[in-house]
Amino acid sequence: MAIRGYGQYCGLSRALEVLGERWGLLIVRDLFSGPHRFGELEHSLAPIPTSVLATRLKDLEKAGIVERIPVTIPRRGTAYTLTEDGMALEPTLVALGRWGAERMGDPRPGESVTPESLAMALRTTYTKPGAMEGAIELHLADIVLGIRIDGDGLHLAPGPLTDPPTVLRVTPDIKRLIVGELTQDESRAQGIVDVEGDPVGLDLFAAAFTLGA
Amino acid sequence: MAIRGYGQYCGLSRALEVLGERWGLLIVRDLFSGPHRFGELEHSLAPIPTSVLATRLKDLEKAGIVERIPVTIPRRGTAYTLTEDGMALEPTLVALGRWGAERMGDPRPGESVTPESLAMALRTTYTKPGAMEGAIELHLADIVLGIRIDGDGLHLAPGPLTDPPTVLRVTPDIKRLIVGELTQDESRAQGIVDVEGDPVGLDLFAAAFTLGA
DNA sequence: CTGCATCCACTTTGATACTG
DNA sequence: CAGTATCAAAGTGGATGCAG
Repeated sequence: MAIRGYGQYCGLSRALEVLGERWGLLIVRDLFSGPHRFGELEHSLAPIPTSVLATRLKDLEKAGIVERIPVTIPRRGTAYTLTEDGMALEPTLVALGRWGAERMGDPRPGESVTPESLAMALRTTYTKPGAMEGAIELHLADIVLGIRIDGDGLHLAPGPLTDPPTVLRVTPDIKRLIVGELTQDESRAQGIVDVEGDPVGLDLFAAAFTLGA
Repeated sequence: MAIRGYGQYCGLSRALEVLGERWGLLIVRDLFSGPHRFGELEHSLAPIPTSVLATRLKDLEKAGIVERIPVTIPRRGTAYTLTEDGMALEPTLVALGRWGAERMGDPRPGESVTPESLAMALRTTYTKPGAMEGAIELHLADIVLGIRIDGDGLHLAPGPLTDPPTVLRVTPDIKRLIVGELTQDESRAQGIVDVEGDPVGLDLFAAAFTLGA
């Protein structure tokens, strides 16, 4: 199981040796939302074959990108988490994800949206919304994501917020608002976004997440 | 030859569908220095199998990243060049290359440095050197690269400059200067860099190209 | 049940040879 | 020069097995 290199002494080649294998960067993406167990990764990356997931995790661990840590809840076991080197991939993933998001068309049949892919979509489309700050709880189907925007930037966490000022319920077509294809009003009229609580939350959302404009 | 997707409606997944195959991003990297013919790519990406290069180029063309253009020098034929979508990958490649460069150790036996990988290394380590501006002709073995730094940023071109104020002749160990492991004087003493012409060129180089500091 | 390992059909890659 | 053809080796996808 030797490294399949590219024969060049080059940072990009070296990065691709460890990250260029299939599913590798998606595993890293999913671990950005915190430690995950094997089974959670298997679920959020479906349809990944378990054999590939197992070998990839071993490769990433050997490369110092992923670490195994013991966890006790909901029961004893191991989870996988990013090392500092793994965390350092964030700007790269955002750059690549943004490039892809600007060019992706509509969902293909059978494609799904996961909490992690939604979080990545928000990270890639985030641009500091002037002086606006606030919190939003975002619902997409059964996915719930807590969004907080403050002076430090964007903070994402899976799961609900405590006492959120605004709750947004959206469909995957929310992308049409983000890319500027629809206005806020049009999006609401078409049922793409439903606002509960303080309506300024939608203004914040629309200001913070934009693409290609 | 259908697309091997990841089953997720996600910008990162979509980007990886087209760019995640082996050699793909290295082809894009090489095309950043301008149009190249099949044979030039084969040479600069050695040891890439020609069959893989051919299919990759077709895939990248179908994905709208690469374009075939007719060329007449040195003889009639076809060359490959980046489309606007391909050019838009620069921040991504720089981010990934920088991550890799910060973590790559020493050259492995048999690894080479090509003009394109050297150019990528300079792009990934470039940081605006304050108000300094100037031009440098960089030699590494038989590679010659023209470097110009002005108010617009960094400009790289393969081949010599006309009347360069400074010529630097370096070895791959120049990386030790870039990462701050050696000072300018130590680098010169160890024969890692040889300065010809205005010595301020080395100051400019050391200020403009740094990593991990 | 979770966390993988094993097996097998299939696809991709690598190396070399070959053609217009 | 610019690829295609061929074939072995390695990687992937999908199903199943099995230990803790």
